[in-house]
Amino acid sequence: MELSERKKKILRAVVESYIQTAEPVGSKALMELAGLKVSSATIRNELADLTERGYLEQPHTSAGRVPSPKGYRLYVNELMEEQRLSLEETRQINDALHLKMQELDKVIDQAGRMVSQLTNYPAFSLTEGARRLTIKRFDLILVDSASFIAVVMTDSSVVKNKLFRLPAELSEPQLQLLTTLLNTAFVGKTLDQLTPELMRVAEHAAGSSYGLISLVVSFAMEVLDELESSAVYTAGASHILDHPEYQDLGKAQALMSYLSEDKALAQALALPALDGDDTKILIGPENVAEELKDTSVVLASYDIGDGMKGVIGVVGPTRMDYAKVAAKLSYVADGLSKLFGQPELPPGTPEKEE
Amino acid sequence: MELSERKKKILRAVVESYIQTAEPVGSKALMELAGLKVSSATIRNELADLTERGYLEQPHTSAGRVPSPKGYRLYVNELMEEQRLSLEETRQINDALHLKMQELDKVIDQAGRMVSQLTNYPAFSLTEGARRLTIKRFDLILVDSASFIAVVMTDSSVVKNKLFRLPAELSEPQLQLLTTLLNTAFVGKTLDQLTPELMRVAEHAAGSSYGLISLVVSFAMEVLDELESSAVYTAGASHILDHPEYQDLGKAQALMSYLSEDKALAQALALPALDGDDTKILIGPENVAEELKDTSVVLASYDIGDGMKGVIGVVGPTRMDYAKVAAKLSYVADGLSKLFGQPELPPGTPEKEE
DNA sequence: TTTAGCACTCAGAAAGGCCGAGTGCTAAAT
DNA sequence: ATTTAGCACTCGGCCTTTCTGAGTGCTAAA
Repeated sequence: MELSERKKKILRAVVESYIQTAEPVGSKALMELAGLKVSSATIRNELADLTERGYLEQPHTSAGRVPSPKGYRLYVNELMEEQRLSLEETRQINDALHLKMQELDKVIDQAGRMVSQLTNYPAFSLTEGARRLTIKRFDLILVDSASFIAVVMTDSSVVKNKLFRLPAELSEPQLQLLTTLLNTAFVGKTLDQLTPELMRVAEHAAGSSYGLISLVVSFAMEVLDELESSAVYTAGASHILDHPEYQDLGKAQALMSYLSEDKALAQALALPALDGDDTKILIGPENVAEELKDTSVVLASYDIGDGMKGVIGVVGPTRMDYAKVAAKLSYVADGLSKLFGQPELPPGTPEKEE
Repeated sequence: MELSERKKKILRAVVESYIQTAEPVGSKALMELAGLKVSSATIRNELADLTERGYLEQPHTSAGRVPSPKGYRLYVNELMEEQRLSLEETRQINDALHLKMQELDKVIDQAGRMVSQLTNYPAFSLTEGARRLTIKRFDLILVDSASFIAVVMTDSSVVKNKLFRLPAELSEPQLQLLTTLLNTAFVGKTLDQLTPELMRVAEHAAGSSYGLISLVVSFAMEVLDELESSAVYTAGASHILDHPEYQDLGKAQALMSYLSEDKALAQALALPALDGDDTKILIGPENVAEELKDTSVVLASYDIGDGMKGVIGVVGPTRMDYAKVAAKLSYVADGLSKLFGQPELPPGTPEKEE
């Protein structure tokens, strides 16, 4: 059954007050906050009802009410007013985003830091879908007689490089040959197509005595690995301690070290981000990861082009200012999408018609 | 005046016990710990003396003794036994170090993480001296009509790349020209020499109407910036909370956010690392940075070659297991030096004579 | 110089008491 | 059928008090 208008008003007031103060909210205080002209007794009745239905919780009998995850969920879905960023804020974000254009990795990292600073919550950012990138070019540069640097370029401005050290010496001509080999074999392919390709090559090489081919393969393999392991950047972990829910050192610890486990984080967060288009809010127990069960996560995804996507988000207590955070996050994500999308549609390019 | 042998024994016992337990040490406990066959009263006399001379402190009248920074200093200088790593540990480090050879940045970052994990303290790693690197080659790769990627290689396996977006379109031949320009002008130069060079070029360009040159300059400038800003990597901040001295949330907070200020950290730590060759230990107030006054830092520096150096270190409470930390750190630093130094002296290369 | 002995100190834990915000319920008022 | 006023009750947090014991410094004898 739908909640009455008044109940919603009260629930909303509870959530918003609790978000601000982190203190349970009592009936008296709510008289003002909810903007209702009824007595505290009436509100108490309503509160009792909301509690019974699971939207609110009581830390203990003689305390005020606190929103439950279900309460937050309703708030986020129906009650929350969309927050508009101030001009000042948008300007700040734009500046930061456009200031330094550089390697993909760094932009992503920077964006994460910025979000953390903006929201006062720890933030993270990651990319995924690199497997569908097309290889554009290989470059091998001799460093000295026994090592070289390999640079791989793909679409979407992604460049990776890696230092290789060899057991044997390698001459410049040999390196040239290697480069040609790599380029003819793999350019234009996506990383997805690369793996089976590699397998075939590797089989042939098994018989061959010439070590170069197996070298090529092992190199390509490593590059693959490198590209595929979507890096996760986290920033602002210290913000955890800003919030009273993490006074408990144990909790803070746990969350913090969870955040520094890149792999777990990537797994836990890549999944939910896939379906929802815009921002996505995961409240407490809605999170799949056990470690995040009493933590909320706000996510926004951005597009890098060529099927490659990224996710940026923040982690915080369930008592989180969802409206503000979501607004900021989505603005940054949009910014990133534009940043990467731009090259395909330079400013001034006419649309299909007209 | 030198301390008597017995006083040293006692001081050492105090330090080592306190390092382990984080509890003030009393005279009774010391009878055993110091391995002396005297009564607690005697030890009390000695303790009183050590306290008077500033090697020990008393949290309050009726508590045991705690080492002062001066006490730690003496311990580190004279009393500490060098710790040898277990085979297991060295193996672990070696494996991790050699497993994945890749971009300089990543190795450094990884090393930092490893150290943090190894020691249970937050760790950081950074490099400096990039200005003296020699430029080896420029590569420009067209991404689409309005943007390209610039790759700069220097000695010492350092590769940087950066995405550039242009207001105007750029054709492949133009890019070729640009590449040639860059290479002829700057290859073989160190970054130090580059700046004045750039200035000259920029002046000439001012008159010229052809935008390409100013483009070159601005590019080179940005690369310089990029290379010069020695990246700082920090890892394992969550370990701060492991130690009882950071029960105090405020302190933990402060240290944590200090650690995430890359710039401050770089400044504070690059200086002391310069002179000392091997590991360097900075105890509490010996640190220049105000924020580290009641924190200790253990540093080890490594060589990347070509005058480029790096520093790796950990931060923790003054009650730190200096012996163990120093041993681990110096082993890792050596490992890094070897890793980077290797190419200049391939295994089997005969020394100057013989 | 060392030791035994003793009075003294003081942080921290444990126990008790108070306060007041907030509740639930009942009975009257609308 | 709601709403309201009133009242007894609950209970976490805070403050104070007490108690305990580890550890001290000092003195006087060995």
